Amino acid sequence: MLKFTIQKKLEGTLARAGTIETKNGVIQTPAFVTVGTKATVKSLTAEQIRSLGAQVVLANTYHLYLQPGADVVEQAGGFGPFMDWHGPTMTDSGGFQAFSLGAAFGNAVSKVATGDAVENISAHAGQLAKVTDEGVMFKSHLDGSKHLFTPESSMEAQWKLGADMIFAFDECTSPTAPYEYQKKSLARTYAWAQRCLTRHAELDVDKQQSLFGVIQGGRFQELREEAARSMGALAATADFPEGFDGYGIGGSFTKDDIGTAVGWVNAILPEDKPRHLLGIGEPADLFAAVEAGCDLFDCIAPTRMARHGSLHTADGRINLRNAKFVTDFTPIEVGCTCYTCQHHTKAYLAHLFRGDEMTAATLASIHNLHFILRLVENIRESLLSDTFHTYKKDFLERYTKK
RNA sequence: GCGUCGGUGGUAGAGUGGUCAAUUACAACAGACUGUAAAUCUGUCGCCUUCGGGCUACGAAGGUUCAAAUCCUUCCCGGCGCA
Repeated sequence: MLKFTIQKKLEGTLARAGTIETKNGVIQTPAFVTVGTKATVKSLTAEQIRSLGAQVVLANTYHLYLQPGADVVEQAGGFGPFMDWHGPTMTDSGGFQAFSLGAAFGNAVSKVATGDAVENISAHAGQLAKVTDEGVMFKSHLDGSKHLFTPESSMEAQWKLGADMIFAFDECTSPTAPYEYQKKSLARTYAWAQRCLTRHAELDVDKQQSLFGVIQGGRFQELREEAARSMGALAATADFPEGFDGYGIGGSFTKDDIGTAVGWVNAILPEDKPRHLLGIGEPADLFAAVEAGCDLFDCIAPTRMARHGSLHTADGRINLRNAKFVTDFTPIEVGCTCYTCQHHTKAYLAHLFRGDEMTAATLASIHNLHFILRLVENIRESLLSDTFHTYKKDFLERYTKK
């Protein structure tokens, strides 16, 4: 159901540019996948998402399962039609919530660890997700009710949500998890991957959806490579008539080694399947990940940061809530072609943020998404024209210099 | 004019003899955010500091006390009631 074509490879690296054909349209890769967790890109209408040139929207199984329920979304014809998005779609499996509502809940831990903030943080009573071999027991963050997610139930829910591309149910581990735990978890995620393949094959007899397996292994080379080998080997066989159509690379990283860790994996994964780096979306990380062979990225950062007033510019991020912007009547970025920069000044945005006006979130999200979508498009163009290295160098020099 | 209640840090508003440079909220000033628990969270928020502390502060001025934002006196200002 999914056709991946490589158009061009960048010599000496794992990078490639290509296309992914889905029944809802073609994706030019590398591509940034816009996150619409609850079948909405926060603060934006579907029309605005289209205007931004977004190619794919990714929704979340855990969130839509809880509200409004997978059955409701199925009745709507899938989450795409439900939200009036008619292009390619993806759903995440709920595996990330094993982390965000589990080990990370109430802790100052994110999936990308910075510096040496990788000390052990033990499980605590308040967390809302508990992982066992059977699946993940969630306590709803909405009403406290309990829900067991298993590889099978995730496949069933994702089937109802109806995305073109879906992910196997995995355990997203914490960067604070020690080797022993990562190893144990990896074995579990592998077993779950097999269960996902089996259940998905039963559900999707007409091959409507493409299933991506998820590579874990934390920050450990040995585990990452083992995961890539074992998951890569889960191709179409008698046991698994379909095999995986692509791969997600998930879990935790250290800020400095995203490219490295991703490279370990992509050097091993089958070259002819698309690779999606889950939850990564800051400029430097995108360059590193493309160079290390990734084709797709999704990230909440552009929209969340936008809502919090943090805006991308070619010269780095700025915080629109800062006093200096109150009377700055220039656009966020001179020359930016996004709607916001074409029509509004920093002073106006600063005013909207200070007044807690909803429009601040919308206008800021438009700018940040435009910025990241264009960035990944430009990266793709630079691959096709063999100018990746200079583009990367020029962009990052300017973006990171203060 | 008499009576009465009240005047606290940018604002609102706690505190009513020591543990008060003064709860809290908002505002302000910065920071964080990477498969969305997030229009969220964190820090700072009188002045100075060698971070031990020092100094000035709760309408003003006096006073009581070892000790006052807290008690007393007078004054100034505001609300309300009666004239």
